[in-house]
Amino acid sequence: MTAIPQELNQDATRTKLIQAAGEVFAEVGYQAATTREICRRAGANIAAVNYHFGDKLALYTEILKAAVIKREQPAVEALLATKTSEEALRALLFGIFRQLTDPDRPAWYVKVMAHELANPTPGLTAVVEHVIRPNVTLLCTIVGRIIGRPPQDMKTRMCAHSIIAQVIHYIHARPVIALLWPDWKMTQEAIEEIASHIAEFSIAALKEIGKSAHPAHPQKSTTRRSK
Amino acid sequence: MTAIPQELNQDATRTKLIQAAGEVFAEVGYQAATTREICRRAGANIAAVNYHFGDKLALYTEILKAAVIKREQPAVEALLATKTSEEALRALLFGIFRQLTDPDRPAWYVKVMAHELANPTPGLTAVVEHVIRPNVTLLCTIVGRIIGRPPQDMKTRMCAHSIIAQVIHYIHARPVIALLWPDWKMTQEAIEEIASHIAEFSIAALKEIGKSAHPAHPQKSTTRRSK
Amino acid sequence: MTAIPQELNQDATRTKLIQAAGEVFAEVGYQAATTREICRRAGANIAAVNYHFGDKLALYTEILKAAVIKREQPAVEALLATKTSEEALRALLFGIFRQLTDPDRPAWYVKVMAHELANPTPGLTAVVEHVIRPNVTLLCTIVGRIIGRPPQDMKTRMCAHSIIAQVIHYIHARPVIALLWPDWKMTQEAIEEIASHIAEFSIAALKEIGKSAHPAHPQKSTTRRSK
Amino acid sequence: MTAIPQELNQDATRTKLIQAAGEVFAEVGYQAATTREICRRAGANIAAVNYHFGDKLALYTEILKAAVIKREQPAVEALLATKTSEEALRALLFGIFRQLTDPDRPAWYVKVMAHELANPTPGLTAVVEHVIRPNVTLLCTIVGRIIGRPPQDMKTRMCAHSIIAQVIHYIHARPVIALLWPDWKMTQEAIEEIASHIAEFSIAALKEIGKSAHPAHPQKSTTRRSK
DNA sequence: AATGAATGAGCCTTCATTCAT
DNA sequence: GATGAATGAAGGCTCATTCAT
Repeated sequence: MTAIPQELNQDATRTKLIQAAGEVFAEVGYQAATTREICRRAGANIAAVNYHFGDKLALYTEILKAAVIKREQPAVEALLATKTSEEALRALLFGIFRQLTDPDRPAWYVKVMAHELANPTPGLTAVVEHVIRPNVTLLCTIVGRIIGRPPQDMKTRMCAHSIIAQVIHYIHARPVIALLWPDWKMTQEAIEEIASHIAEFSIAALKEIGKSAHPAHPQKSTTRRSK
Repeated sequence: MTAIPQELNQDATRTKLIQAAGEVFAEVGYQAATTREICRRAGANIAAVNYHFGDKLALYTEILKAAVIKREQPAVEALLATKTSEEALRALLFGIFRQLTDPDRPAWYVKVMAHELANPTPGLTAVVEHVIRPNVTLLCTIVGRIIGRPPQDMKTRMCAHSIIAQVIHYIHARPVIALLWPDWKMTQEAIEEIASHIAEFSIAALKEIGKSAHPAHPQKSTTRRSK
Repeated sequence: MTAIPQELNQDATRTKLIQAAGEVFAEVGYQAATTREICRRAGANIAAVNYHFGDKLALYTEILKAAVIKREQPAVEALLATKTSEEALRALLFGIFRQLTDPDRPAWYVKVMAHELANPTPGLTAVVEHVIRPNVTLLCTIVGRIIGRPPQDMKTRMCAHSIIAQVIHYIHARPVIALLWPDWKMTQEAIEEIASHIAEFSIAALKEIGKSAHPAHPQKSTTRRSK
Repeated sequence: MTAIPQELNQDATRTKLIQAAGEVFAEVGYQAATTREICRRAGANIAAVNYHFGDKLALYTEILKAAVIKREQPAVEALLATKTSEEALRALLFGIFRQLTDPDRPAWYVKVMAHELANPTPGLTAVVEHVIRPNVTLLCTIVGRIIGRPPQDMKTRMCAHSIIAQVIHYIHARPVIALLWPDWKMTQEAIEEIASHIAEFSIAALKEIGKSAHPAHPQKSTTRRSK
């Protein structure tokens, strides 16, 4: 009855499809997801995915791209310039975990990317270049300052991966934790506590590695200031 | 007509099926794996999976059980008793990474379980109870001694997870690393270096946490004894 | 808002659709042609075919009708009256082949009908009545005069078909010739040579049949007059 | 109940599929044919085509190959050596038309290949190399002897195509003839008459071309003997 | 006991067509 | 009058599974 403009209507269907696809891909990954289920959840026809996106892979790529675009953190860049490296790292980690629990934003962004890591598709290349590389580069810079090594150093890289690993693990391991310790509920507070722990654990390790790696080497790392 | 020892043949087929299924499930996960490919690699008939195991899920569960049985490390238990906690942790980590790169033994045990974490099936419960819980308990014991807290302590749990995370990450992240830094080849030496790094990183963190967490609290941690 | 002359626009769209449909149907036949491709080439909306023609089959029938209308050769009728039958036949054949290679006019008229012969649709009846029967009647008249038999004679019919066969074959057989003798390029000259050959071949056969069929029978064939 | 050997049973299903596929492909061509219809006619499951042949194209290629193998004519080769070229040509043409009406053999062999000419698929290459090229080469040899030119001569090629064209036309044009002259029934006798006509028509043309092309050129063609 | 031919549900995709605007 | 978003039937194909042997 109401005169809905077609343009908006199309966007609405597209948006609903992306929403539904994000959920389904986040739940079961690319392989196990079916366009039927996605269309069903979006309230659209079975041919809607192909009409709007061409094929399943194109929709998935769109989802990955959406996950990429949403993950901007200019604040961290700013932090990097003004505060100590330790605080920058802590802010970075809290930013990522806050995204995971933000009630305003759907939760599938990171889950989809975590699935992509476990079962790579051709879309992995795009994710690596647009999301992972910038974040890893940023992380390597921060880590490098703390341990007093260049960002490209192999040790720096491995430390960065140790930090990333902890973040991704808490995305993947929820079902396991639920089985291991049913009493450990993933409330807002628990997740804050986990983020805090990862920051503490990682900074402690980095500081120690910074000391033992180059004991005689004078460092300009911000970790000095903490002494 | 020829008197083939059927019993042995059956066991042989079963064994080959498990071997092949382990490889395939490790490579692509449960969903993407096909019984055709498994039978092909085992040199068995297409109906072999259903004949020997009932259905695909039953075979997968069997695979998970096999992964459970194979991952015995009595040496670590021994180490736990005789050496320092740090050395026990180091030995545990090296043991896992050695399995992943041992050319004699198939490396699929850990990979299958890593996939199971990312895409849980009904078999996850069994894996958690028979593999993960014992290992996590062991790890929590070791970690608890280092940081001077009880194994059930929340902080202990989170530290254990931080360590597990790093191991699993290096199983999953290979495709990403290959894209990020094509020059970083996963040779035998590189993997040893990674294992060494994870041990160093984790122990450094644990020691620091042990200090900062309860500075005034006298600890019976084995790390103290090692001084 | 702008006052586009709708009537002209509609006609223009219709014309472009027929043009595009002619090309597509000529290339791949009725079954393999898609309305999408036709609309794309016509620069029209995807619903244009259904809007202007009702459905795909109606458009195709329209195409066949258009092919009918376009294939008028009053000149041949004139030739038939004034020149010898041999020259009339030669002119008829050259007329057909000239259409196929005329760069100004689309060549799809004959191709579409050739496809229709290989894969008949309900539209075949119309084509037969409006295009084929007049031409075959004309051809039978010419052939009848050359071989000295009535146009309805079975032998006359078969001779006419032998001539039609050669024309249609060179429309269909291009892919085969390209595979058989890749060096035989279908240039303008080559096609002229083929037309010339078919005329020569057919006239030679007709004259011989005319002689041998009724050696004692005095003929009023125009071929006689040409001596 | 009866103990049918599985091997024979498989062959039976395969044979039925080929039978059904031959019919369907002959009726509507490759594009318009559906595996569903083929399986339905063969009394087999919808997945039977993929199980036995891999995919639709592979089944079609098999059909083409079968059409190839069945078309051996060693008798013609013998004729070529012993009789005159004219008789060899006549025998060749009668052989082809006899195949079309042989009640023992299914009629689709030639129809499928005729469809392939009108709407080529990737399988055309195989048909050209295994069926068409041998026959065309043979035909060119015979024609070349009659007109006194080498088999590779362009004129020889065109004459050969004029003959092939007439044969193929009578396969394609049946629906048209049925509409044009409903009284011209394609009985066994009518087809014999057509074959006879094509032979007469072609030989007449060839002899005339042989004369006019090289009047001063002494020829060793077997057509000489007919003088 | 073990095979492999056969099954049917279900996947992604394409297509002509419809309908609200 | 004309658009283009949306439809649903149908296509080829894959898969785990079944069943007669």
